[in-house]
Amino acid sequence: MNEKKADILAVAKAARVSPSTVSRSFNHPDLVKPSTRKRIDRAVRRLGYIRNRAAQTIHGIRSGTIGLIVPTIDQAIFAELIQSFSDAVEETGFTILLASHGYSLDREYALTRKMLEHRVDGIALIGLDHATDTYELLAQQNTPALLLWNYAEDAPLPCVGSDNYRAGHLIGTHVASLGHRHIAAVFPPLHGNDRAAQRLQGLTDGLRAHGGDPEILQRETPYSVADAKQAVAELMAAPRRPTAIVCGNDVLAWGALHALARLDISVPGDVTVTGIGDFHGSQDFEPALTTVRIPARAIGARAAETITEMITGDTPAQSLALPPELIIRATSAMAPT
Amino acid sequence: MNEKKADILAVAKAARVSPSTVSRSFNHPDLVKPSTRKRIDRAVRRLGYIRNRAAQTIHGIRSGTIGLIVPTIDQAIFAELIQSFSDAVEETGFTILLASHGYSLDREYALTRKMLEHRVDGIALIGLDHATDTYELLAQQNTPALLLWNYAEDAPLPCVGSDNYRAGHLIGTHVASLGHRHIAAVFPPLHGNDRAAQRLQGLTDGLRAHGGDPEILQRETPYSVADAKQAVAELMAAPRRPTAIVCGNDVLAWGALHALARLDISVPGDVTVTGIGDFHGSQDFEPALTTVRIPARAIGARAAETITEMITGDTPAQSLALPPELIIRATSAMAPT
DNA sequence: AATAGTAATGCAAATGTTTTCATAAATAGG
DNA sequence: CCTATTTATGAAAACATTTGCATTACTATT
Repeated sequence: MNEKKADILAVAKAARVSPSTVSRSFNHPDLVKPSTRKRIDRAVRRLGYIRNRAAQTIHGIRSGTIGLIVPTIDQAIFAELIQSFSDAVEETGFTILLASHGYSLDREYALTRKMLEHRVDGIALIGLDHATDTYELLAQQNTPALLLWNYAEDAPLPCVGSDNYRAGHLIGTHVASLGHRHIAAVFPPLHGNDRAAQRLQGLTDGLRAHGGDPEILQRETPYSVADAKQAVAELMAAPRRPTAIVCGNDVLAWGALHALARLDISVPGDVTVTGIGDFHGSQDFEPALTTVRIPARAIGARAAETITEMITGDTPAQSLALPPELIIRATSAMAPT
Repeated sequence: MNEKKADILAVAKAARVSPSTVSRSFNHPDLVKPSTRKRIDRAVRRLGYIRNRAAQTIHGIRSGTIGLIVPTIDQAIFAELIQSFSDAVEETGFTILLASHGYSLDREYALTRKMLEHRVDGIALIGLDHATDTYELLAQQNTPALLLWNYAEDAPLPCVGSDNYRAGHLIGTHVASLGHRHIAAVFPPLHGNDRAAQRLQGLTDGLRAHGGDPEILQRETPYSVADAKQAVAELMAAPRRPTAIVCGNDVLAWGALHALARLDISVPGDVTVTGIGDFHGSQDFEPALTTVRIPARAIGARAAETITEMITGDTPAQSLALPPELIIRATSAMAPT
């Protein structure tokens, strides 16, 4: 155990060639004679040699890592996104350097710096809303950077994602078209979360577009089934109940549905419930959730493609909008008259 | 943009000091005069210099990364675990290199190699069941390695986690003690998943310990609400229905509950349902799920502590068992007579 | 058998840091 | 003011690779 880790020199010695040849045998195998290559391979195996990427990286060779910075990991939304991003990225041989900032833009900046210190070949952030410091940093270092999850034409960096305003709008018009005029909007905290803010804006615009001056009660609640359940329980205890509960994401909608189940309020008979996201499980909820699908897997996969292309320089960076889609299932119905 | 990235030499020149001093100003600030330090800082800022960890790493300095290899990311269980692990790890300044192998032990081996190429300072794997190649690799390179999630006394590497056998056993005795004798075990595929296998073993032992020779019907189903829902629907369509459905994890239990809701079968009146894991949301499900809590957050946090200690060499590696805990809620009741 | 051409290898410089050792500058003690 | 410390800085070697260039070893052609 105290015999130091084998380096390329040790391998060279063991294989009776020069270090250059060993290096070449890894990086340009066709340049070295099969027989010596074999000798080298044997030495490598015998010594348990493992290449040192750090040493390669300082030659301007790519580090083979891509930084991914997310608000949180353990939310269904991001977990799916990270998974698909990671799968696609791994396919091209890169590895992900992951960090989460808990919705703090300052921490995000610090993490970005840290990733750059690690000389990631590319970096992906969630959403369009970031500290100006972060944007400046990214602009100055010229590390390929990509914004994930959201899409906007005028984004300051290339982005791959859905238009959250549109997602909210989709739900808004759907709910309004069902005749609902007294609506509760149950949303996660808007601060530092441009996605939620845009969804809410889209929602209210969508609701209003239908005319009839709907009454919109806004309720902020942390991202969790428990909190949403609690919030909706309170909501329904109020004297004038809304006829529709529009949730900022599916998790909150699950909470709402559980609250209503507990109160024995029929969905969608008495009240309509909607989510946004279409996470795993929403389709199979009982009753199945009406929601807007944000194609997380597609976003992750396409984003991975995009950023690897940006890194290898094949293509100029190109934003990509993956449209949200209204999925009408069993939790929405005409407003009771 | 084509002015190459600033290196420590550029900073040195700009600050009119030697590279050594710049380096020191970063690593041992107390050794350099405040005034020159200030000059250096200004130069750093002006040039947008970012330290190159790769260059540090080849000096035997730690890379500041910890490899985390998981089966999948987008399952509630692991998402929670990754989150807490990541949080705790970041607190000590390390960054996570994340990869998932989709339950393939071969891919896990390849990923482990890749992590070692990146010269991670430590590496964490999920579960106790790994390719012998992987174990050998880890033993040979002497990178601190830790097994996460499971606990066993005789594990080949230090581990931090829960005893899954015990988790299954806990549920088994609970269900048996409620008088259930006709039980369906709905579990994820056991192949390459030692956790599930152990839980099942614990379950059957627990059920049998109560005597009365219970009838156990085993059903394998992929990890998803949809699949579990489907499986349970089929199960209940059979001539002889089980009186208890014991699920290998909470997600499957959610599927079971939705299936039963759809079929209008009362829980726990007609049938008892249990999970394992106690994920976010299980507590607030309606009805609230009886399950065994595997303390994912605690495991992640303690594991992070353990591995950082292994890296800094403060302490000899030490396994840690975080016991599972039976959480009786609203989905389990006496078997109908 | 000599030459030309190609394939295979080695040498040495380069990469961006850190660190040891040496030197220069500043401070304190007389 | 001179010496003895202490403090601050610099020079150069080291780290594990890769790569351009030079050299050597083949192979084929005449």
